Amino acid sequence: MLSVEMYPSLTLGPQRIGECFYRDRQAPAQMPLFPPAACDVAAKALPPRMLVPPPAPNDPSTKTPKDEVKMELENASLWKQFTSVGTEMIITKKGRRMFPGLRLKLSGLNPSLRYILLLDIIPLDNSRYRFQSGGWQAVGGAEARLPDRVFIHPDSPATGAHWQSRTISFHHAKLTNNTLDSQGHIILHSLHRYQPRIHVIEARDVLRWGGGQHSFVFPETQFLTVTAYQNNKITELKINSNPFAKGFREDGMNSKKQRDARQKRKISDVIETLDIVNCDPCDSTELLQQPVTTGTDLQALTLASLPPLPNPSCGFRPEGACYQDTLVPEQPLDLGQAFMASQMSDIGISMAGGMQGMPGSEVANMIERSDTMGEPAYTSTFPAVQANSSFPSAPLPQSSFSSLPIPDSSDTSNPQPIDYPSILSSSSTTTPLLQQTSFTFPTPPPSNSCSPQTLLSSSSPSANTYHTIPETINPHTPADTSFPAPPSTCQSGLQDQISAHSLLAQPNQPLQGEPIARGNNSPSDQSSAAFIYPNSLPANPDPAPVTAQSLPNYNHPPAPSLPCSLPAHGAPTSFAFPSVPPHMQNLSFSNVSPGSAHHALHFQNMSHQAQAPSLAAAFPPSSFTHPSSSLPHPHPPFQPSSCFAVSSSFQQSVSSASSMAPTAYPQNMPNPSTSSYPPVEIGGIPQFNPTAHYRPEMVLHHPSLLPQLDPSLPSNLPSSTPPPALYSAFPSYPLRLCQDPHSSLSIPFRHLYRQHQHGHAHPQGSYLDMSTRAVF
DNA sequence: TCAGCTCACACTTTTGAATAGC
DNA sequence: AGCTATTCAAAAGTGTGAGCTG
Repeated sequence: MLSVEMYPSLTLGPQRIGECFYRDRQAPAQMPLFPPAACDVAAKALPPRMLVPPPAPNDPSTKTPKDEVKMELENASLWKQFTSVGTEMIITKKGRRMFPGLRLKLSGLNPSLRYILLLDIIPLDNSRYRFQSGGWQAVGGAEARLPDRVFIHPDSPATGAHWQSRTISFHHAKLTNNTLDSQGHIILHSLHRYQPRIHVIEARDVLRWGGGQHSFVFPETQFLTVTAYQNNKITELKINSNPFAKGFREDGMNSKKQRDARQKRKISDVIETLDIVNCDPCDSTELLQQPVTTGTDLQALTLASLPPLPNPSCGFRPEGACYQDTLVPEQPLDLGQAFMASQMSDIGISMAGGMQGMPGSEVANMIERSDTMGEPAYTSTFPAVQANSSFPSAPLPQSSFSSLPIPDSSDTSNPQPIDYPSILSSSSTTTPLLQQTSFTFPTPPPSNSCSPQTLLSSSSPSANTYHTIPETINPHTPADTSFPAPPSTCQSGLQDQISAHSLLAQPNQPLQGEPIARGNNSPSDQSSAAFIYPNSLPANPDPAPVTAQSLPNYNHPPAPSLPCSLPAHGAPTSFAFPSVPPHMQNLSFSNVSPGSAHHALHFQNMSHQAQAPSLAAAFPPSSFTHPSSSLPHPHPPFQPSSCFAVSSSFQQSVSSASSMAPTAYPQNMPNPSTSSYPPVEIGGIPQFNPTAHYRPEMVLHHPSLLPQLDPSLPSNLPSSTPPPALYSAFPSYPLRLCQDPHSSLSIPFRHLYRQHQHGHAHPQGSYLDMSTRAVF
């Protein structure tokens, strides 16, 4: 049985972006655990001027429901089961659905307004993985990022009432490894880690987007793409959970037994044909035995390895003695069933007790069903599930909301999710000041991922127990009493009841709608937590060491060698992300602590492929541990079932704030002023610069694309045209609207593509055509 | 040689058209 | 004629394993 130590992150309730901080008391520093803007690609996709202006302060009428948008992952428990093993997603040339799928519940929308739901999938890190020795290891750098595609929920746009009245499923989204895919599937690289994101965008009308947007990320939905399952446990889970794979279950017609039997029959038929004179076609048993003695060597060899064919005429069950005695030794207990059963016992679903004798598949189904029945089904007991998690056991990063009434971990009686907005609103309200905060997240050198590090150890003593990498734990690290350790019990329910919030209002303005509660320390801390995360950026796991260093609860030994300095808690901190839009390059977060020193993070060994603290950094990979050859610590803890959300309002605030703060550039990053980043052209098409990576944000903000959204919009950029930006880690692509000829929607689009702006320079030049044709 | 990928296969569920009944 | 329920076949979604590829 694992304890909180092994999966401490489970103990935290849903956290807002602003809460996702690593904090080290001894070395007061804080950095966002999960960059809010990381999931705000949609927000970035919208030109700032198309965004609804932030409501005026102190105007109750301006508080819109969007400020309270919440999203839950209905089948979070199922996802967590996969995550505990190390979720693998098959990708095929023709496209493969995700399983588990994304089943979501939305609330807090304005019933009368229309919204568009988007799904995109971003890399979690910059590594390629290989399944070795029962675990996933990073074996090299990631392949060049492919054009990002965004899947628009077929119901989009639909009213808030529509979205809130049903479970939202993205099961139609398909994943492919075909870089030339023309079906509109999401293109991913095999053997890479990814994180799905969901974006809720308010659509004022079909063609004109406006209003705010919210982005949600469920850490447990991260996965590793494969073309064939590597981990048998995943296969078992899939078979037991996916109805389409029912045939592969133990009792299915496509089970190994049945397949062997079929193969045997086929061989028997061949033998019968070849040796029909000596065989009684009605006695398959004889047929099976004869070949060994009378058939060819090949036949004998083949049949010798097969179980005797059950006699179809005698009603003899293959599962009976016939197979048991002859088949290759099988595990007495279906691993999948055992796993599921064990999970169930831990999950604590009310009906779990009655499921002891159920087949794994049924258990899985019940779990699936229970997912849709409400959070309480598993929330309070989910930690147990995580006991089997292969996630690193690193303690959860402490929330900067130290003063927040974090639910007692031991209190499992209340599975209800914490209403953070309420909590926060009840606390002191400090207008988030985002200035003077500077964090620089350059990209780690590719070499970082070249040192294999076992991500998932299948050699755990228990088949269902996955221990974390020992070196990630430092038992001697003193606990930070000011930041209570995560509750021993996962408020998974809480965590799954993710809340999207409008984190920030305009700088220097009171928060609109939902005031952000402040911890005693630094109210703005939380807000600062909601820093802009470079969209479309491959997550960079390498900040992990930094976070680890800053997180006492991680129990990580200090990394003195790490050439970085973390801003003291409450100290002014700025986050500079080379790949974020220029106007977001500098996130300035005013800290409550007056006079605190200004600190900037520097990763000297980072490459030019600047990457912001990634999702990987935000949540420790389930069974995937990013290797950090040069970095002593694994990923920061991951917040299972927590949803990180960011709203456009924050972006705006950040954007505004950034304008007030000096821009911080990575040391090894080119000066934006001299960067080859293409200048924004007003009313024109961006110049194609084959040597420069286009930043999607820039392209997206480019007016040349706006006519597609709203022809009436002026073609000139807003006065706040962002300055030139640094190269992004990967080439990114502008959003494009493509009409789906097959869609029954009245809306003339279904999929969004962040299209490669300079596809000619991209290996996948075919994407160039996507600008002129709808690709579905 | 081998890791990774592709494809055909058998099975299952889903979907939608056709039909029957009220 | 219109609606609902049922049936059926095709389509689509599964994992498997052999074969191919670089």
